[in-house]
Amino acid sequence: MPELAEVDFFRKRWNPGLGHKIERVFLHENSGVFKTSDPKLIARHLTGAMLLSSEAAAKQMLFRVSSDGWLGIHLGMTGELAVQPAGYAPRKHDHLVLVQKKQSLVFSDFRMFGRVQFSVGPTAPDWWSDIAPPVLSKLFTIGAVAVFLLRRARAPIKAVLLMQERFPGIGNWMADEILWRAAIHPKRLAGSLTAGEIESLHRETRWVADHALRIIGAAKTDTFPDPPKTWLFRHRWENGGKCPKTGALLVRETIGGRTTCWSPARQKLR
DNA sequence: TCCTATGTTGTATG
DNA sequence: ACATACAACATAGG
Repeated sequence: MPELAEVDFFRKRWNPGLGHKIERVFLHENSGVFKTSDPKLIARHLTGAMLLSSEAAAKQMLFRVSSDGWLGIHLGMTGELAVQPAGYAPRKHDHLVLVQKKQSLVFSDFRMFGRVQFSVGPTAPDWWSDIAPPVLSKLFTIGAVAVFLLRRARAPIKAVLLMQERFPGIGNWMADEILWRAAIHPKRLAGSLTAGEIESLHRETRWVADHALRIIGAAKTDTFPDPPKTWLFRHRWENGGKCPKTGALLVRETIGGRTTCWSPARQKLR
């Protein structure tokens, strides 16, 4: 599920726990989500610590914990964060539960493509500071995009948009949304885009990220809302779905190993 | 039974 | 060394 905006939505679900002590920690020690970290160390360090703050970058979340603890969570394909009332009994797919006096903070992920990372130290660990600059930052320039597309010249633009080292936080649905708005066919080779198309791609990447963060990421609702029907998002999965801009039939096909939806009426190959 | 799934990574190939 | 393509990871639901 989670891309840029959904990750930020889930991050905020743990807000009620910020500034509060972690009384106990529950985790599945041999869960796949701890592949790159030591669950025993995590449990030992978090127990009795204070949950200080949180932030999101790309598809990662970072939770600062007292005594220089850095807790990172990646939601993978099916990960979620939730708050449960005090006394919550962990369930089968709950991999990490921070038990506090007033609530439990739960990370669950049934497919286990998610990851928990943990480091101790005065400065941010590499797995956090190495994340590429946000697409909404000043560092995400048209020039930087152009250079990257040239280096990936022979790959379809759809696949290139999914590369986190230049498009952090962009996932399958956002990539399709961006290409649809920029009127670029997903199969076009990255190196074949004109200067004007690169400019559109850059602009629409920022537009989609900005609006997704405002609609989904900033939602105060229980579950995150879908974007409006004017977005491709709302039509990409329905059979016989129509392009909200042209009314023409949408098409779905696997490109770059991922199901891709586009509107042939406005996204031409040539 | 077979296919799909809003993600990443290791490995083979060019 | 570098870029690209694709299987694999694990599970549920149609």
